[in-house]
Amino acid sequence: MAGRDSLPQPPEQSPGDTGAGDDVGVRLKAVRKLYGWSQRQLAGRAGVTNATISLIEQGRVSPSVGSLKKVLDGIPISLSDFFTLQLDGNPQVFFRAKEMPRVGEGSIEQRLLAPDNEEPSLSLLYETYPPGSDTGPELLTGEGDVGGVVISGRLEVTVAGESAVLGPGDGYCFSSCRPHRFRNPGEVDCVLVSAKSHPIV
DNA sequence: ACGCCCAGAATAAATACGCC
DNA sequence: GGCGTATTTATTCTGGGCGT
Repeated sequence: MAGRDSLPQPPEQSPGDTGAGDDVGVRLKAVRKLYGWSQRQLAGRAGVTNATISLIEQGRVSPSVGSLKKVLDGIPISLSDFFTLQLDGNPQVFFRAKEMPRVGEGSIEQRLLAPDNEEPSLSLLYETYPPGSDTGPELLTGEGDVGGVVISGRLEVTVAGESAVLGPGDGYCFSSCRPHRFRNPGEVDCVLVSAKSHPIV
């Protein structure tokens, strides 16, 4: 007689060793490690046994929705967040100067933070404008918003016909679709940190 | 303390059966 | 045929124990 799980299983798979089960197990293990808990610690928080956690993580069982919810009750994470969580390992958090590649061309030095982030929601640049350098005679346009804060030196920013010379501590923020241009009118390098809400590369 | 394994209990779904 | 109940079966889950 058929049990409650009458779906045909590939011969090489053991009972309960479904792809979905693997995924849940891998996710559960990743989330548990994220919080630095042992199987017993998580089991204690969730009100289940450590064996249950072990079986789920190994993909030996495909937990019911009720059981999974019970386990996740022991973790500060919702069911939806659990299934949408990115498991690409621990993304790099800190970056040394030498790990920030130079992007763009010309005399202006622009170094991109988190270059390995394939789909960034935010691009951060460490920029150095030598004296007299600028982004060119043609006004720039793009997508998203841009913003920045001058660290040292002076920076002339022109946006849609309006210009201002910014010094240390000053900043700018505008929609990149507005024609704009940057120039260093000073005698020393201008260093700033800028951000763009659209990928640079 | 950790993760894993095992045997048994509990649970849920499919099926069989009897009654109307 | 439709409905309710009993039985069967597969799966999940627990408690205890093992090796590291």
